[in-house]
Amino acid sequence: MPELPEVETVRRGLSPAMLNAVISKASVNRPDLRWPFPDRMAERLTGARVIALRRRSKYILADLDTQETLLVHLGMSGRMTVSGDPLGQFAHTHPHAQKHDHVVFDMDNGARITFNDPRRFGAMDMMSTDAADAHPLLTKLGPEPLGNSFDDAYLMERLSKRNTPIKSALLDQRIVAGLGNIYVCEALFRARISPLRKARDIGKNQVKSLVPVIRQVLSDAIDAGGSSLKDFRQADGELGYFQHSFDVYGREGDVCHTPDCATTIERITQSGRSTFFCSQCQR
DNA sequence: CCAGGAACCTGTACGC
DNA sequence: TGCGTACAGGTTCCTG
Repeated sequence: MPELPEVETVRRGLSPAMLNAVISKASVNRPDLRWPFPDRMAERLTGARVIALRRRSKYILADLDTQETLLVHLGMSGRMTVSGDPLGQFAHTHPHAQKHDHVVFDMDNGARITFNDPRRFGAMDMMSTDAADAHPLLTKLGPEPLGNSFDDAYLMERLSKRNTPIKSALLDQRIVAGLGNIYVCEALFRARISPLRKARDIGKNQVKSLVPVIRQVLSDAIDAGGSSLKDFRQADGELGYFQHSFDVYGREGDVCHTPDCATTIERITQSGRSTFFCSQCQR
């Protein structure tokens, strides 16, 4: 479920419950997700105060006052939900434990954060905060698509060397970090670029339009997620209301959203993943 | 190094 | 109701 906008939504939802609070108890209910949890993870988390909650690409990073950082990836099916009462105004109540609740944090403010991940493609790790940027999962990531270093000169340079479809190139986290299958499809539709085009064949002007389109589609989705974050309890990274405004993703056979375009959205498979597009509008 | 496919794992939707 | 199949928002690993 989570691409950059959903992870950012989760991060924002966790903040009121976790930031500046102490993990009074960490429950680790199995030895691993995609990989084994780090050695003594529960002990290293228990008693630690969260002093910053950051995001890099699709990773959430919680800096602790123990000089360590907790890294979390939600994989395909990971969720982090907040329950309880951080403000201490009401009785603390939590939902019953669910299947696949693999890690649970009880905070000293009464909040409970539950990490649930049926498919277990998610991951958690811990490392020294000083060396967080050097974590193997982070070092090869490309620039943040909403950051300053992601611009058309950079993207042109990276795409010009790739003999793969633009769809695959934009999914490559080494080129730009945070896009996933949904938002690549949506961005290519907005930029009117066919997902089948070779990355190296995308013209300079189209690359120039692609950069702001990528930024906009992600910003729109973050805004939609934010609007669905009614209160601190809804930190589950659902696609929020943005899923109701997809132009192409999941719309196979439906009519294109471009005014006066009667073409129906196609679904094809590219490197094992579904691509949705309008063959009339996207060239 | 590049490109493409399999693998990881569980749940759900759908056709028969 | 049950069974088999396809598919799912991600990423690494292996092969050529």
